[in-house]
Amino acid sequence: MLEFAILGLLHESPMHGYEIRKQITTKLGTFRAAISYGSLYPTLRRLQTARLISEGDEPATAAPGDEPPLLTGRRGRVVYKITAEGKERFQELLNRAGPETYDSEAGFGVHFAFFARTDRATRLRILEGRRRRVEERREGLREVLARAAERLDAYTLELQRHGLEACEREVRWLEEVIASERSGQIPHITDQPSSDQPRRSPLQE
Amino acid sequence: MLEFAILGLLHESPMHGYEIRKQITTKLGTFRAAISYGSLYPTLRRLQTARLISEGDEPATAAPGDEPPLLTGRRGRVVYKITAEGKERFQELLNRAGPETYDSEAGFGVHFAFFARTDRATRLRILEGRRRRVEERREGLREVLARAAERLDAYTLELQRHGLEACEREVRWLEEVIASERSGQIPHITDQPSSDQPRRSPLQE
DNA sequence: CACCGATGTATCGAGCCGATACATCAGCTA
DNA sequence: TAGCTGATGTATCGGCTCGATACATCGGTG
Repeated sequence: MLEFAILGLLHESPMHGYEIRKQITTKLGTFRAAISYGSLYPTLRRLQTARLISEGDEPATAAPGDEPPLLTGRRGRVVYKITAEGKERFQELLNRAGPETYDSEAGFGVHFAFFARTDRATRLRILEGRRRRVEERREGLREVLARAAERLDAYTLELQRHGLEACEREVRWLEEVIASERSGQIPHITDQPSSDQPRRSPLQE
Repeated sequence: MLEFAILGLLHESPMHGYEIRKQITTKLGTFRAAISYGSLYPTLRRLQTARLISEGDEPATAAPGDEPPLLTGRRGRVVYKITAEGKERFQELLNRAGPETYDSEAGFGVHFAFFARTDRATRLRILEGRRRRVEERREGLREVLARAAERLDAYTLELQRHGLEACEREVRWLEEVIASERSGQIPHITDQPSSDQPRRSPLQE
């Protein structure tokens, strides 16, 4: 999962650990809070051992004439880049869309974020799998609310309702995206700044 | 976190592990997918060691005249109940609302689910802390969308927009709940079944 | 009467988080 | 100019959690 995200990012350009973390946080921040270093560095070493990424040398900044810093224990910035095997592995993970892809928010989010590298069939498979999954959860919540409403206190009830609305919203969003996939257009980019008012997607009419 | 949820559930009535898992999944399912047994049983033992819960005896079902099952390795259902220390600890955790409460979906969700056991001051503190937190995330997303929109591909962009809308929605929801806390009413219970249409909360007018 | 799905307890390996430590470097202020 | 602060950067450790798996009971249903 994290391996997948790292490979995807390094696919675009070489990076240090710190930069990787930032990119993950902003690119996937929606579905995945923030990656910790306790996850990041072990994963990088794992990937390196598996020959999927490799250390590139310290780039650019040091001009040819400059003396190396000489400082004791100089711990240089390590730039990682993806290898050929890494690219293969990434494509393989990208096109394989099992249930673990739909089940977790993170799994789906990270796949979606790299959709630009997939073919449409895979995209649709993942989107529809995800929709089915969220619909199931939605039905479960509706049942709870319909059957056990009087046994729950007001706060628990409000929590369920909020969750239900979130499911309904995600299903609508997925359907928008699926429709735009089918019609061949990539999702639309709005030019109006986002506001507290609901966004009127031009995909809907 | 999981400890907190278990204490809260056992506060209501004694239960087996299996039942605890089900309750957590349905009560907090919105913010927290499903607890695994690999988390549950170790946590139960931890709580038991700390004297916060204790094993109640196997209840009722076995009538006095019945011979015990005799089966080899009969592994009985274990009913757990909360102790006095456990109740104290729970109240302590409930009223303490640190940043870790607002930061994670799970942390906030589990607290909200047990709001019925808190005083209004604590509820408001948590709700406002959460709102501030989500607003921060929202602003971060708005900035990304405003500044770096052209550097992102269509899918990443769509993901960010979806995340932004989710933040906006949660802030609105939090404000509804906060308003209803301030006005002294508990959150309203709708009688109309939930549908795909947005719910018109009576709290808004 | 055999099978199946729900109920129920339990463990193991591996991944991930939160806290922490350490080091460099730019810019700001006293 | 000297020191402070905050961003950049690498790294580890303990502990919580997940996913998979194993095993056992029990109420149906074909």
